[in-house]
Amino acid sequence: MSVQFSALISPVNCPNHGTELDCAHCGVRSLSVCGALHDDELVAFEKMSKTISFNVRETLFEQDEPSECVYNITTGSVRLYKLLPDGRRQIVGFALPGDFLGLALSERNVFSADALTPVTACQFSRSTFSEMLDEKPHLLRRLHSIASHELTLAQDQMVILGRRTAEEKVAAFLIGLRKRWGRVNASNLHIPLPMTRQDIGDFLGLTVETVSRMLTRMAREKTIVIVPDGVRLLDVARIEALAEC
Amino acid sequence: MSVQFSALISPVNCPNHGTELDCAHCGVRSLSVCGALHDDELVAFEKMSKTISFNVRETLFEQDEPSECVYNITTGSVRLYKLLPDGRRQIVGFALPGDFLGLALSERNVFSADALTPVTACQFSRSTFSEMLDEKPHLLRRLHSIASHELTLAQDQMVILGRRTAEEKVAAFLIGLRKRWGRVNASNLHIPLPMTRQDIGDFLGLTVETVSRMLTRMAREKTIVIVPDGVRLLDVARIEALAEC
DNA sequence: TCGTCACATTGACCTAGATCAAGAATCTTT
DNA sequence: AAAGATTCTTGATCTAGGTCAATGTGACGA
Repeated sequence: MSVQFSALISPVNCPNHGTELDCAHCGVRSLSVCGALHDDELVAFEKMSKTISFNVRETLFEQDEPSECVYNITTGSVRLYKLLPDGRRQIVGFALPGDFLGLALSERNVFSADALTPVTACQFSRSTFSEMLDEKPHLLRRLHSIASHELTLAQDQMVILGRRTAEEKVAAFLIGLRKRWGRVNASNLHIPLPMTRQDIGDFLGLTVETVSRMLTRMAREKTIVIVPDGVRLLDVARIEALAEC
Repeated sequence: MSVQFSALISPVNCPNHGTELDCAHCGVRSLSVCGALHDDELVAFEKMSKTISFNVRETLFEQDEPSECVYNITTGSVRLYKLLPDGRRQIVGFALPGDFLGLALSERNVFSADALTPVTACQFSRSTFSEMLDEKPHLLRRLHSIASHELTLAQDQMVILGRRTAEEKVAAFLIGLRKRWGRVNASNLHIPLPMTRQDIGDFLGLTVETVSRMLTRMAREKTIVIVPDGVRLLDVARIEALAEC
């Protein structure tokens, strides 16, 4: 029963796990990292959750549907998006291991979520989770800190969408993704790209073609290296060159 | 001493104020609306806050500076923005009466804020406010609900920035602003536009010229009416025509 | 092993919105 | 009320990135 908590309790998720505050800062979103959960609470948590798996392209939940559950992703990656009636799509984020989904505890989902790779997650009933928060204020405090950090990330994304060029958008995306993978897996030589070029475009407000052209250009200029065993893995040798704010 | 709380406690801010949940949904951000604060807490709140005023263009706080205070806007409007080193600017939001600033309770400000009009606000020391949250979990609950709603709004803005045309952006902006003014002031015949065209452009990822052209076009097509006594007031007769999601 | 299919790349061309450049309108200061 | 400074509008032109079309490249099931 405790396997499902590997992502929740493993301090390897948080390189700066000295204090809870540091964790909030560096964006690690597992509730229990840095001592937010006590041992007895961990047991309670295990009792009210269950492990659930999703296949590639399977839907975790859909926009506007009543929100039944809260998820903590254990393995795999998830695409979070909003659709316009005419089919235009905006991806609002990608969830990686350790990330929380449904932290707003709202009545209905504000976006859809589906699996980019096989996914395992730790699933809680929203109402049970919500009740537990009432009893454990420090958990709520942690959740609020996570939500606030999410808000900051969303505002950063607004800058990228509104005021960055295509090349800057792709660079910022890669830099951000490398940073996040660094927390899941200390080796940051390669960045896995579980999403398609179309997904990247829909995240950055670009077309597939533009994303492809920018990646090709960066590879030609040796800023990145696309690893030979597939287009979904990048070597990030010199993307620091693009990292000035 | 209680005048400063007009925005905080007045239920007129919240047309759907039957329950706290409704308020979270409709976006009203005053902590005490819908019963989140008890009478004795209101008194405690008054003791730990003070009224503060800002002139037009005066700075409330700046990005990256240590965050000392939490604000609840009582009157006037505030511009929230991030600057890139080369001067490009992204406005991440406009705060209207009733809105909260600093709800993330983070160590440093993640954006700058300055007054578009004369502003009065209710100011709390961040540390005192934070301590009060530790003692009043239901207040924290409300704050989390407010932050979650902010996150939802930010994600909606991501759709607008990433996947909408210039005309749709301006229309969405006006519709959203009318909705928000409707809560502050029941009369929604006119929308005050305290911000410049440049500000609107920096919020929507457009240039001044494009914003101006779109407003002119909408006025020509009778979708909006720019009220004769100044360019900073709009009549919104038929903007519903643009409201399909 | 081949055929299929979804994904990715590349090139040619096009257009929404940016940029540049005057003016006109509106606020501010005295 | 006049002068000066912003802000706003409008037109002419340009370009970053979109669109369209063709080709390449794995991945996978029969």
